[in-house]
Amino acid sequence: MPKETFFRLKDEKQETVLRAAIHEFVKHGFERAKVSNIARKAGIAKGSIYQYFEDKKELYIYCAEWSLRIFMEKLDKRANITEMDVFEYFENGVGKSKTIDEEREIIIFMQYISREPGLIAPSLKAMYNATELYGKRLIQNSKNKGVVRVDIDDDILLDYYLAVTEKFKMRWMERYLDFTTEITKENDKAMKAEMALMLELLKRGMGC
Amino acid sequence: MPKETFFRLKDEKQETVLRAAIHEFVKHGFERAKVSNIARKAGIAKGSIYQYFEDKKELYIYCAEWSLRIFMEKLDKRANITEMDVFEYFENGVGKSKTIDEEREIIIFMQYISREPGLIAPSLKAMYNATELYGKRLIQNSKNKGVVRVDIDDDILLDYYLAVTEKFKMRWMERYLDFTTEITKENDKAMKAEMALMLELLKRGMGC
Amino acid sequence: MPKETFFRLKDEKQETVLRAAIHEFVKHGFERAKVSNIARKAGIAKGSIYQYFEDKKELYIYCAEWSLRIFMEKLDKRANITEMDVFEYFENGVGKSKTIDEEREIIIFMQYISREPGLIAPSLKAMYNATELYGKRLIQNSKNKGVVRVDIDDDILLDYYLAVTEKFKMRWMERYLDFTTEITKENDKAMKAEMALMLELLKRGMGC
Amino acid sequence: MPKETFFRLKDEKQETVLRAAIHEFVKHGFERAKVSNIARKAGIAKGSIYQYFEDKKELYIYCAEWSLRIFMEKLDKRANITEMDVFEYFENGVGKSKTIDEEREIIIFMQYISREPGLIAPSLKAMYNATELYGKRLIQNSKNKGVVRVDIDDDILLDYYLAVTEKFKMRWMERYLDFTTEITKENDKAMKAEMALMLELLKRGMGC
DNA sequence: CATGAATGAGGTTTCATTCAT
DNA sequence: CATGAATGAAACCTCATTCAT
Repeated sequence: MPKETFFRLKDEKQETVLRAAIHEFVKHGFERAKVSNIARKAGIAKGSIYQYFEDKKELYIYCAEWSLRIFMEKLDKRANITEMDVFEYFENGVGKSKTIDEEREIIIFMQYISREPGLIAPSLKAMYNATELYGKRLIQNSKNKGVVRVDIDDDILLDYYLAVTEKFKMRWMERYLDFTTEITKENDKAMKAEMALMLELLKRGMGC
Repeated sequence: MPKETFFRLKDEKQETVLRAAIHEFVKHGFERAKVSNIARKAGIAKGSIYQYFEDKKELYIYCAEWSLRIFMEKLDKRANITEMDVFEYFENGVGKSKTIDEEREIIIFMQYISREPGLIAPSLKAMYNATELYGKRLIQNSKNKGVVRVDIDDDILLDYYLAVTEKFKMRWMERYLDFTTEITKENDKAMKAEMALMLELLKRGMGC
Repeated sequence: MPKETFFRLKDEKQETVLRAAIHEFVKHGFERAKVSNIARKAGIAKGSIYQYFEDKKELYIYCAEWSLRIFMEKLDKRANITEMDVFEYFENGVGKSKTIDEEREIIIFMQYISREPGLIAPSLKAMYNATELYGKRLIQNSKNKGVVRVDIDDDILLDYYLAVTEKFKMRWMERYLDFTTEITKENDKAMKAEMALMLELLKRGMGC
Repeated sequence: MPKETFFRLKDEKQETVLRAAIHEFVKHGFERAKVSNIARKAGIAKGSIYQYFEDKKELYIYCAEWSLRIFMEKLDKRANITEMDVFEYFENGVGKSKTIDEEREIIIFMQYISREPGLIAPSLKAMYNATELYGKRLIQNSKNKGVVRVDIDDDILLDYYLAVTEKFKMRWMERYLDFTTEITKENDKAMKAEMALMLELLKRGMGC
């Protein structure tokens, strides 16, 4: 948890710092990410980071927590997640190019978290508790609505679902990050097309 | 590419060094991996590593190349990959607990490569040429045998396939690595069961 | 060029660091000079050196630049170099035991630069532009004043002049450095005598 | 002194080794010179160097000794040094482009020796004893022949003489080494012209 | 005696973290 | 609370020298 000092900052400044950190972490991974780069990008002094966070690790973990919260909030504004099934969720949340466009780095960052050995445990504790919970909720919703097979264990279904959707996200996110591509109409169209196919495969696989 | 010196070593010693390196890389990731640990585990002097490889990075990249080769060789001994379809491949190669048991670390290592920003490109250049080729071959075989839908683009199908199977591999690999679990009968049974389900989802999704 | 950080230091501290470096470089040459020795002598942490300079090489090159500037400044205080002829310059600048006493190491260091293969070019680029210019100026002044033969090319004359004066400087500088001799009256007298003779040889050679 | 083993080698091989060493020393200085480079260039194994010489330092010092001997021998073949005066020596020995062409590196190397702090003492002991001796001999000869002023101390004259001739040598040697220039007719002509002027300055300075 | 792989001490460089201003 | 210079532990890498074959 950040220090009190951090929470006393204006919300915008907090966000600036976190986004600067996430940018650096995505770009170089945890180890190679430099605190000084983060500070420079955030427009603050290196020392200030340590006024806000105990150390780099704590900063990282808080970024994870914050990312998830932001992402969920964005999602919630669009639709009520508590009632969505997995396919709706996919279409609304991940597949919306608007979300992707606004939050490329956050989404990428969230995928990358599990890639940091030694940080997985604490950060995922913060995140995956939430993810797993809402994931299972989605599966439950889907079964209740009768859009998903009920003869297969929830965990398996969730795994299968996450596998396909994460892969899909990664492919597109990385494409955008690498090329610093704007999301053009053609790109958007191509993505939508691919998404439709993935969704079809998903549905055939796990749907009724 | 390693230096000449490395290739002049006895094959066993080469393997010892590479496996020591892979072990360290899997355990700590590229940055935190210490050359001195690798050397100690391989039973050689730190300096020797630098007789064999230009630097840590080159060692890493060669590990990637070597891992893929080893893995493919093991696979080839079991069945003729040139004629397999994707489902057979999954069952024979990835799903065989024997392979997993023997080569846990190699498999994990290969999955982890994409987690190292800056190393992905060069490592995958070494690996992907091969992977993509054999991946597309598998898809082609599958379509020819009539076990896979022909109405969807090869790339999409491959992506879908890799998403599911990699996720599956990861879950189980990590489980084994973390607990340093031996593959007990129960574990094996549980894995087989899960694999069967995944395979079913896969088949329903992309199969005819 | 040093990093910004260096120039933000107080002038005295800058000088302390540079003199510590020059001391070490003169004592051991570039390769054997240890950054840690420099830091210790300057009373700062080893890491600080790297806050100021990119690496040891950049430090060396900046020492070269700085040395020349310091030396020229000292000289300028005594007399107006822009109007001196070569013989006046020799007597005022090089031959003054006061200058030598104060700036032994700087002078030695400047002579030594040409002994570092690979560093010569970049260091001298910084220095020689200045030196050549002021050297040619001296020759020009001398010709104008009619104290030097006009029938010989400037370059040749400058070379001849530098040869004799540098050799002279070297002999005495090294003597002082080696013995860590104070400049006693006897020494001073001996030096003056030798200087007078060298000057005579110089004058007969190139003078009118 | 080299080990016995070295002297048992065929003369040509001895020379190959020494020239390889000198080449490397001239190119990089003592510290940066790599034993392995020397061995490779000499076409022998790195270990062999250590069969011949105690260590790199001993090799360096022997190179110094050998260089001087070679150089003197070449000189002797042209004229009898024991009777030359300084001007004759300059013209015959240093100024002959043939010598320079054949023995660029040796000549450069000899100049560089005094640039290696820590090696100066032992190597110069071997060399400068000789040089100083023959230098003084030349001065004596010159005084006896009446071509040089007798009212100035031998040491001063020698210093003056060495200053001018060394500077001259250095300029031309480095030019040839840097550009790997062949000694073309134009170059040779330019050098001769410059030499004539230097000689004139020298003569006017110290001559009667 | 030749070879070249093995060694490891020693040095440079990095960068998270601290701390004085 | 902000700043950014200072710190030094820790890691990479080099290469002279040794040594087994």
